[in-house]
Amino acid sequence: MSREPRGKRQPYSVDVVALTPRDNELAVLLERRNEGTGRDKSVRWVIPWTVSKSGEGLTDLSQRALTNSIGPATVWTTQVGAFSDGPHPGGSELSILYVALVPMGQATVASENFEWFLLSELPPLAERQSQMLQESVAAVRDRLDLYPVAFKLLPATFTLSELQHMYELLLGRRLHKASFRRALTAAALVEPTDEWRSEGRGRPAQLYRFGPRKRRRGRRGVRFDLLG
Amino acid sequence: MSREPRGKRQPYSVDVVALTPRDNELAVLLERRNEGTGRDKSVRWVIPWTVSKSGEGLTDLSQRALTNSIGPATVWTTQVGAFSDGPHPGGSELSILYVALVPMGQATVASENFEWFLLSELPPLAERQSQMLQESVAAVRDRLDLYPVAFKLLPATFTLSELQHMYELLLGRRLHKASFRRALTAAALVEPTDEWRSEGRGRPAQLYRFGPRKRRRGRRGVRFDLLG
DNA sequence: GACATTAGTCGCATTATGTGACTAATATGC
DNA sequence: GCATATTAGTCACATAATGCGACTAATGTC
Repeated sequence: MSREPRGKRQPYSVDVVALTPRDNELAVLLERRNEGTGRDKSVRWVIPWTVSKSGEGLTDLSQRALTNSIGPATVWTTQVGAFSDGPHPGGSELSILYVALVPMGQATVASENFEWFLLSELPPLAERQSQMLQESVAAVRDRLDLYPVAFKLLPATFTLSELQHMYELLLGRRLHKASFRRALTAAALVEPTDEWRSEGRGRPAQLYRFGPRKRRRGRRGVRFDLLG
Repeated sequence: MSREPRGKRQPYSVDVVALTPRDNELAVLLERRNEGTGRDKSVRWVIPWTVSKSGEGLTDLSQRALTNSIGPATVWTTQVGAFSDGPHPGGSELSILYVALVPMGQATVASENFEWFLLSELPPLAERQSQMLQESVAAVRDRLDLYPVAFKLLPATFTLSELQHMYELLLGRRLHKASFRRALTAAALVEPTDEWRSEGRGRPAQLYRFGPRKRRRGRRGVRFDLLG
């Protein structure tokens, strides 16, 4: 993470909100910033960011921010937007925000300066940081039925119950098992592996992988009912 | 529109793609840039933009770009994202892109430097410009059933046939009249006025206005079928 | 007044969805 | 072993949503 001297005003930074499932909730990766010295010492938490070095593209910058914070990993990343409200810890006028989806179980940290926080147990954040985190989660939820975000938060193979729980986590409501599976097979989104997982008690579950097969796109009418 | 000297490298600009319906298609507002002099004179078309003057917010900047190009008007505007690929006519590293939806019949120009082009009759555009235009249209289409974008492209009052044609334009496919209206009334999205419009031949149509009434949100299952 | 044209509605067949109850396969306690 | 708890996975049926052709209504044109 770049530690620019405070006086230098950067034109823009690339900030990355990394999200991962944890304890049936979402967790976000934050960076520790030590403020002041001696008796005035305090700790502040911020969203990891980078600042342009040369003519790097935005994607490169977001990748660098990721590597610096969670370590080397390949995770799905997408741009959320640009934010200018409030001050930025790096002094940048503009934050270009990316959200990264880290699969369950891969939520590492690159150094002890980074820590994962459940969304329900967040430390206080500055204005822009708070806004960006909120928009990131909203962006993920809004794209739920347009991009396979739930699959990006799961390991390569998973049980159908795990998949359903991920959707329930993201939607914030319970789903009916039979309906969920019927819709899933109708869409030909997953394919079974020949592996099974026995998770303590209960019947073992078959493992599936994400594998959308070609299917005729639904030529359906317009949905007005979720229009805001 | 700011005409910075070419040597000065701006950190970022705010670019605005203004869209309006026209001839059963979408049209975009472009700005004429005269290149070279004398025998080498040529014309290039670019997406209108502004550059930060002081501590203006992004929204202010997009409004200024709009006023400069289509003139004073209040239109629905939303951010699309940040783009860094390819050069920018104003020399900015970064373009923060907004898309503005101009209602049918309000597609004015602030000066003769601006002109509306049908998407099917576009002049050649530079790389970043072309990419931004494509993303703008995609953003509008993707948000079709999340935001009332079709209504933002219509006058305050409209006939149900006009509304249907707008949806057909944005979706790129035909819809069935009865199904469209049934879904519309089920969602309680429009309310009738007491006005009627007689458009030459055929039965006069009743005018409606956008007026979403409170309705219980559909607690429906997940849709996997439009997942990309 | 016949006809073309656009608005608006109805009814019904088909498809999609909500939901409870069922079977299957494992672990645990006795 | 056997009853019971627990999780996976499926079925069947009632209800709701959707596709779609055919209908009526109101206007202009010839």
